[in-house]
Amino acid sequence: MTEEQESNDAELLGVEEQFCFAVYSTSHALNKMYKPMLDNLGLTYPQYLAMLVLWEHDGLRVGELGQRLYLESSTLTPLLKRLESRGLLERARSPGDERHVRVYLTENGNALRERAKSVAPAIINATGFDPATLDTLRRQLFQIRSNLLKASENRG
Amino acid sequence: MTEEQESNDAELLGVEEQFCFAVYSTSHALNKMYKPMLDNLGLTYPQYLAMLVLWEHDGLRVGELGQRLYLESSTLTPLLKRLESRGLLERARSPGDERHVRVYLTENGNALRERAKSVAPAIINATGFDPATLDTLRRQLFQIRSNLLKASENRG
DNA sequence: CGCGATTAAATCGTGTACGATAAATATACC
DNA sequence: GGTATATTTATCGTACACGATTTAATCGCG
Repeated sequence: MTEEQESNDAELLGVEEQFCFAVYSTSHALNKMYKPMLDNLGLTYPQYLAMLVLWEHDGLRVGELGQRLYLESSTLTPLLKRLESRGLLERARSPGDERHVRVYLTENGNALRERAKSVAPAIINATGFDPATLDTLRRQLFQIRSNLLKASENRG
Repeated sequence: MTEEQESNDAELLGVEEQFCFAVYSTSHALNKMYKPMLDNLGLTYPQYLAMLVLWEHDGLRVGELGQRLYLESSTLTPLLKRLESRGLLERARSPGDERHVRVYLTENGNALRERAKSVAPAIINATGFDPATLDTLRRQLFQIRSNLLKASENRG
């Protein structure tokens, strides 16, 4: 019954019965929870993620940022331009290799870090789950993500 | 302890340490896995979700579909128009109450159901997790989603 | 019966996301 | 040293996704 799901009781499951929809709809619910808090910082959630990475690793290249966030340059370039226009960062071609564009936080960009500290804990609290359980979930999701990306590559 | 974690309890966590990013990036990885399969059906993932619901509950109103998918009419209206232009469904105002728009599958729309049956099992397989574990994860995510939406309402 | 309140869907503006492609630069190999 | 190739980012087209607003229809209540 492993291979072919055993004959044709292979009915389609409803959305609520599907793991994938759980991830999809929870992601939206998380974003909805984040939004009012991030609005105060003038950031969207993907922008907040980019800032999180840059606060730890300033001067990263666009591609390196993309590797950490699993996002393409076609997503990051306009996102970073918006952050640049807000004065949170600057983009500059590497002197050594002009193909690279490095992203440097400005003073305002670094200053925002303090105000962002309260965001994540508030979200965690709103999930109603304890940190240990969330951490287990996080590790399982990352394992799934890893397996999926590996499978995508093999079929890509 | 690579950087300066564990020092102050109010430090910002890196993206990979955050549960929310796990959901966010896993959602993208799932979509990447779905895409080639859904391309064969001429559907995007949100379109596939809408079809999943309609295959079970034909004739739903736009709002009812949105309740089940946790999506707004501003998202669904253009999505449904695209499915309509592909000849998979038709939209018609309710005779009883012309504010409602009901969505009816066409013959082609219903026929697509057979071809869609193989999609979900392939994704499940690619996660590398057994169905029972995924089911546990699914329930936990739904509980989190429920708690988040409740918290959003109270603050909204 | 009439008109304000409510409801449902559509519209509008902003911001992701991705794949495909292009453009610019750097490397490699002859 | 010059051309083929590879790498990195940017651009383009399509499709979500949401909040705010608008439009249209119905309801409620005097």
